Amino acid sequence: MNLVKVKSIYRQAEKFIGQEVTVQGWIRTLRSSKTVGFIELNDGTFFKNLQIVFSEEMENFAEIGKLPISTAISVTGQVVATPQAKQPVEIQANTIEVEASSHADYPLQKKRHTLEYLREIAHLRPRSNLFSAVFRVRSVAAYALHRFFQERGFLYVHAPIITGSDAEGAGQMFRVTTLDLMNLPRTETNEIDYSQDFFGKEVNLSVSGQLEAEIFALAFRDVYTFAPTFRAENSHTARHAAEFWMLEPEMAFADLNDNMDVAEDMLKYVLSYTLEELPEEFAFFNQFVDKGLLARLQNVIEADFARITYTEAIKLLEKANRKFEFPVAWGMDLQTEHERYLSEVVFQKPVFVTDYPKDIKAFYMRQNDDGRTVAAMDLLVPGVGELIGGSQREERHDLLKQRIEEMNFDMDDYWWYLELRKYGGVKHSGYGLGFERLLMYMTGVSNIRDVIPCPRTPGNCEF
RNA sequence: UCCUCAGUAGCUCAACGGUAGAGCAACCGGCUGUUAACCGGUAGGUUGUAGGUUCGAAUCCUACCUGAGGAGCCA
Repeated sequence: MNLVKVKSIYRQAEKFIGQEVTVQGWIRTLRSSKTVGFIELNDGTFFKNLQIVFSEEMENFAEIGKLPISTAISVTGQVVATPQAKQPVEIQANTIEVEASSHADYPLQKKRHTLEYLREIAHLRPRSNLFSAVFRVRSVAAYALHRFFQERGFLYVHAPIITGSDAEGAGQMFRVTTLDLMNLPRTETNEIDYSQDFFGKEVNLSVSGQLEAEIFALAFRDVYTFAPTFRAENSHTARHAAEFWMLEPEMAFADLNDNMDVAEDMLKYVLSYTLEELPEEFAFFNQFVDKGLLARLQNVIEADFARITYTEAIKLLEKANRKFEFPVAWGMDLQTEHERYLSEVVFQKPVFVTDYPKDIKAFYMRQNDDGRTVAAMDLLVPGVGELIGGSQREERHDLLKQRIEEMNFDMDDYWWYLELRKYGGVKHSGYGLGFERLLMYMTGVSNIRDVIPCPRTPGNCEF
């Protein structure tokens, strides 16, 4: 038996023409008439289906013609070139065997479904064209990110998922506990007694691996994390999920410009690599999801990203010929409408905005000499908004300590973070990339729930 | 958490105060090369839930549930 994957047949068609092969897969659709029938078979290895032709000469012809969608079959037959047809090759079946039956009420019909409906059948949606393409991109893009950093000598760090510090201050966290919620131990002042909890203290799921990545950057120079991240925000938007993946590079001896250079190179690398690996998938996105996708991605690969300071951005917004719902003033945080205007109208390509007012940014960002801004950078992209957020970190012990005090954080939580500054704490920088937001940007899919296999959002943890 | 919109057949939708319909899917039959195949037929409903207004409610009102879009928070 010459068992072959559908991807091989498409990629090396000439080699297989005339050969007898066996393929195994699931029926995506089936059309049958009195004497001849057609099956589009998908074996999971490739975005496209392989057409199987079966004729009345086959003893189980009638039975095969009635098989419901998603029946698993094994087909043996000749590979034949079909220059006049849509597809380059097809298989003239000699035998077709049923490997696993399906049923007529299979919920994925051979027609267009809404994304909302497909979310309700997340266990079956990977079998649809769109999700087949999305999750292949997800896999290849993740590999491309690893490749980019590994080729440049970055160390892959596994930062902890359970964390004892609320250090990042990046929103609501998920509590992790083994305490009996029906019978919580109390202290004398009637507070919950976390000393009796598993770790002897309050712990949560991590909202960022950054602080731990800094530990490793100051030992290995260039490092990155790539791991799940958890936010318990009650967000109902197309861009937020409770569980998502974040990639966080951290580089010693690097300033904010080095940081942006890496971010820009990284994005261009991921796009080029993934486009090259998955041309069929991107052709599909370009045709059915977003007609301008390929042109836009190509533009990102070729163009230099814009770089402006926050102060310049405010000036651009102030003289913009349009009314914003939120009035523009120096010191405010940029609203979604402002970010969109900058990336979609002014630059029409990714733009780094740098040097934000320190009061609207995190405590660990390095203070600039002007005393009122920090060396932060956000990368804004059309359609998605903030794709990357990063900064040069405050490496000066006294300034960092002062900032922690100003924010009224508990100094005890930061003893090791401060100590990193004491022993050779050189300048260093890093950023966080929301992996799903990258996928949205790459595929044109506009809802984060549709680029995650089993999305977790408020009130939703099925599958 | 706030604002807006939507829940009608398995799916996508129509009916907008007066007898709930269509396309697709399913089922039965036909068709010698199809490409979301095509042609004919059959079956399929407590209109999201609970109240209310009305002679009469899918349609109007109230509450709740679910989903979507936008905002905030952020990646």
